[in-house]
Amino acid sequence: MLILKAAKAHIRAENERLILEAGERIFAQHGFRGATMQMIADQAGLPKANLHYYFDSKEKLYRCVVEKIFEIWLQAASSFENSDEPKEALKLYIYEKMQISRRHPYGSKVWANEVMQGAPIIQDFLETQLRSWTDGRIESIQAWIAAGKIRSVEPRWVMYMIWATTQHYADFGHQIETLNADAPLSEAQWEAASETVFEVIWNGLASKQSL
Amino acid sequence: MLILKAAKAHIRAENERLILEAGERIFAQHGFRGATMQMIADQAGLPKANLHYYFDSKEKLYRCVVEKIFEIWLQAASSFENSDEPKEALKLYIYEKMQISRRHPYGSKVWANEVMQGAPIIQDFLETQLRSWTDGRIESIQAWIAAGKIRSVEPRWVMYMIWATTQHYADFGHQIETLNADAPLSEAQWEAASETVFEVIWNGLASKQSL
DNA sequence: AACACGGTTGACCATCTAGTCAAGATTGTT
DNA sequence: AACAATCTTGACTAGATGGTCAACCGTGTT
Repeated sequence: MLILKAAKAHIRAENERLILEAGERIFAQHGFRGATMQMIADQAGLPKANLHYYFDSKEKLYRCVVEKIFEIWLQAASSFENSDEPKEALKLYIYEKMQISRRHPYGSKVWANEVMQGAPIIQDFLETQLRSWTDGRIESIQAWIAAGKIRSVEPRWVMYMIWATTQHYADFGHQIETLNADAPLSEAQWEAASETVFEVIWNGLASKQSL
Repeated sequence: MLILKAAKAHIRAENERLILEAGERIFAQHGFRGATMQMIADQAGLPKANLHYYFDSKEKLYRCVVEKIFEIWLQAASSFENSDEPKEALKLYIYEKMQISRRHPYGSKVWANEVMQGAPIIQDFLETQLRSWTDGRIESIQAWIAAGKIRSVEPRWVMYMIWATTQHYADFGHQIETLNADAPLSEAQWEAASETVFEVIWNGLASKQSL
């Protein structure tokens, strides 16, 4: 007796993973209301009732998906801290965020969707974690300005430029593909796009003495 | 007899306007599936059955909303043509697009939503009008590069940067407000953000001789 | 005043969907 | 083998939603 919660944990882990992954995809493609539990079940290869066994409700599943995405988002943030030199820090951060757009396009879309709808589910995240993370990053940028390493700009608008340009490659990936003769971006194109985003922003920010 | 289609045309015009405006707002806030005809009706101050009198179906109404938005989008495009000097052309275009994000945040969100879902309704627009407009703009940028007016960059990635950075202020407006102590951006902040977006991109693109 | 036509609307219907449930199948332990 | 905890699943329900319809209203013309 008093057994199995641990013994069968791998089943639970595996099924939750399947469902979260399917949810990410379906919520991204259809939005919260547009997604149905049946679609997610089919995507995951499980019967619908099974989803409700692991996640009480559609909303709880959705919240889990969004939280998982926020983790990845914050994880990329660490790039920012790994260097005092703005050129290095920005390059790392931009490349990391482009990588996320490439590897997790569905996650990025779910996030965009959620925010566009006024963040009904994860408003608390925005007000706590995102706000404090952003404030920290703004201080870093201020320090670079004070040290004369980059031009004097409002750090906030720069952060938004970085988020916007990098996430665009996930959120508007379909438009980008259409304008790329209906083909996904090649390895070389991803590299070139990342490079251009970084170069333009960096040159745009660099003070004359650092050129 | 054979009267009234003209006589009552203003009623039709006025109601269609009300419904389209309400639709833009509700589709932006909830996505296509998330929006209900009842919500749109309430927003427009009309009974639901009336919506179906003017627009056969939810999908047709949605298509009209999206088409109207695409018009505005293309309209901003003209800024691009109004100058041969890249600095002027880019400044006009970026300011115009920031203005659109400010004045038509709902429209921008509907567009973003539609594209994120794979453009199920307006794929033909992407493949015809958007593609040809983009190709034209890319040629302009190529010409600037050939003339040594800006650095050598892939024009495509630059277009995407401009779209991304400016539309971000509409699509992620809620996030931006949250990070702005829950206040909408002030007049001065909009001006500063537009200026920064332009300055960073322009400095990022300018060749050394034009600095 | 009578008419004709467009506009308005409440009631209704078929369908879809989140969530429930109870019976049965699995699995790890003893 | 016997067991208990966990997992699986088809069938079901209550409520929401897009769309229909037939009766009614308002307005401009004769």
